Amino acid sequence: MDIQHAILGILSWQPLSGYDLKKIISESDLFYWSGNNNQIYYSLVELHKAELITQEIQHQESLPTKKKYTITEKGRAELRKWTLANPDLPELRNNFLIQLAWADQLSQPEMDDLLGRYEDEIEIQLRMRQARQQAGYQNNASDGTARAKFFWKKIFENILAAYQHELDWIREVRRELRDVNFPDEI
Amino acid sequence: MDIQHAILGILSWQPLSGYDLKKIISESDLFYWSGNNNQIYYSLVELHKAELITQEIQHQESLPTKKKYTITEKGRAELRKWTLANPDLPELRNNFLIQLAWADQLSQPEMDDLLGRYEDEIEIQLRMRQARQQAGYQNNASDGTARAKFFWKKIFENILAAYQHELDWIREVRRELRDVNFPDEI
DNA sequence: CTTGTCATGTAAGAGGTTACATGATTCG
DNA sequence: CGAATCATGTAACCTCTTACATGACAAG
Repeated sequence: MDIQHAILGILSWQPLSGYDLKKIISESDLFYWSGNNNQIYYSLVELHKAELITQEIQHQESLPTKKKYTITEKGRAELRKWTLANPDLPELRNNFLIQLAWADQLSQPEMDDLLGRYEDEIEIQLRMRQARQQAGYQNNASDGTARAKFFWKKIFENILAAYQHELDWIREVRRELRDVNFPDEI
Repeated sequence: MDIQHAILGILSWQPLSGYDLKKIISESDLFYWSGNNNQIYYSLVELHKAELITQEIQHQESLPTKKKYTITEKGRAELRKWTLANPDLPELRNNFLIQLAWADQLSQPEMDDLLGRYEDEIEIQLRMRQARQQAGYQNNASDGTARAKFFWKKIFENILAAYQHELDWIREVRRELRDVNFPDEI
């Protein structure tokens, strides 16, 4: 899996410019990349070279010229092939867990402050994503089949659940820490 | 958060060589890096330059010479400072979700095969980690305080739960897909 | 006699990030 | 009058990965 396939997939919904793709990717919860120019504009050049997309230059009055990219038949075939490929494992990289591994050096108030900051940050992320989904913001499959809608729903349930589980976990950690008295507490 | 702090943290438990660190990191579920030489040996040079660790060359009979690294007081201060730093968000990057976003093109058998492969892979990962934890393999805090043990337990609960939730999710997706008949199924 | 362990190190490259550069238009 | 939007592109850099290189010894 790489961003080129994601771009190819987005272009399979509709022809778009690099700028459009940048916005979609940077505002998306699913497409987790930052949406930086370097990567997107370079990917488009590469996809074009490989004849998976075509480029159409559109001159606009009072706005900059833009390049609209359209997926080709070869591109659709590549996308289908990739969709069938062996799934990657999710990347579970939680630096906070590593930080916690040495948190025992901290005093009780420092610790509680640290855990509290993490809880707050996770909650903000969860609320943000919940709001975005309620606004129907990312529902690119609204015009798809019933099955496509089902998958779309499951994808976003997965993302929200991950944040919800993390929030539940940190709250449980804090609750236990309050309730249990450790004899060697600093 | 970066691997240098993780290395510093591991060295706060006991003095180790680069080779030892490589093994610990590559076999760990918590320290998610690959454990490649380039990163570890380079980090040790940098930590040494910054006087956060000291180096002791140990000649061994019938084995290669090794370099044992010990954390300094300055290193411990840096570790403590970092432990208090603002927590990073977990990196939730699941390429499989992106793959699913275009899975509607697939036929029912292709789809079921794809979802099945993902379920199998997640289950393998979960079982592997469960086994490692049952073997007490990663319990570096076995000699720590009661509070340190509590954190260690919570850290590994978090990691296992992430895989368990992913497994539950994919099973639920497959169950619903079997039970619901989509009118536009291919 | 080949594979694995101990032990250090380097090279090359993929993938990703922030920041810079340009320039017209529109909105507050 | 300054900031945001539209739109493309480049430069510099960081992190991390795989693979290569060396060499002795132990075990199957």
